[in-house]
Amino acid sequence: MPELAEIRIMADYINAGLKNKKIIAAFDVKKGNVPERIDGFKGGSMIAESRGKELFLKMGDGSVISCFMGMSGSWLWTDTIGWEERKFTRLRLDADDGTSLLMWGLYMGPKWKLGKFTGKRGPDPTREFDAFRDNVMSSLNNKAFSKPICEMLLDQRYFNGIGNYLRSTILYYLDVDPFQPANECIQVNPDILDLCRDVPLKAYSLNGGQLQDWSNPFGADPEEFRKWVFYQKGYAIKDSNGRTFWFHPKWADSPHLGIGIS
DNA sequence: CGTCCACGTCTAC
DNA sequence: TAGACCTGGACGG
Repeated sequence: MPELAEIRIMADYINAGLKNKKIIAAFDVKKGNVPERIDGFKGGSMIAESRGKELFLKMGDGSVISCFMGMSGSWLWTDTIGWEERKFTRLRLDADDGTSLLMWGLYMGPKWKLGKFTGKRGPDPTREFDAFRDNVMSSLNNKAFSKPICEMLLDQRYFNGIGNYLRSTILYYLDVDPFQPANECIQVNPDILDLCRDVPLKAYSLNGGQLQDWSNPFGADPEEFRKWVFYQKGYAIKDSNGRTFWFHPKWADSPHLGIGIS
């Protein structure tokens, strides 16, 4: 279930389960739920922290496990005994109270690594708004910003955490031509950057997007979210990366749009 | 059955 | 700008 809002919810879920626990061991779980102890992992106190679509497990000794959730990643606290009943586990952290935290994913799933990611992802628009805005505003002359705004919003170098449902929802509520060049759009409507903060926060307050049954481990009621989100509504088009983009039908006549409305 | 689709990134011609 | 990575649900014949 993973865009910015869902990653934050996962961090909350992990932290809630960590109360009064220490981690005592970590296992790399291969296909078939074969666990291999991770060398060099010392354990101790832990706290989860999200940044866009990144999720960090920070240990008391300063070390960190960096996680990406991919298309289907999620987390589960469970008893250590019987953990293997959960298929598609990729990481298992054992706590000192007989419970384990599992990172799992059905398909195109989660990845993790010991240490920091070295990627060039931008700041989190909800937690580091000023840095997020400065990063965008100082880069408007970059060639990347001549892409349509609907595609630019998925560029994680600048919009870390914005994913497919968030971009459609941001542009729907901003109510501008989603196919215009990103630099023009942002110059004329700088409040789009506020929406890049406020739309994910709204999704977060609605307990995130439970768009599939398996992506709703936290038992939230998806009705209000579905009403609010602009996803699988209006018209759809495949963007240049092959991702479905949903938009209000009024923009079907955009002069920036070629062909291919479906 | 089979084909298409999914909240995402990588890498390699 | 394709594929590659992965599983399963929806839907069509």
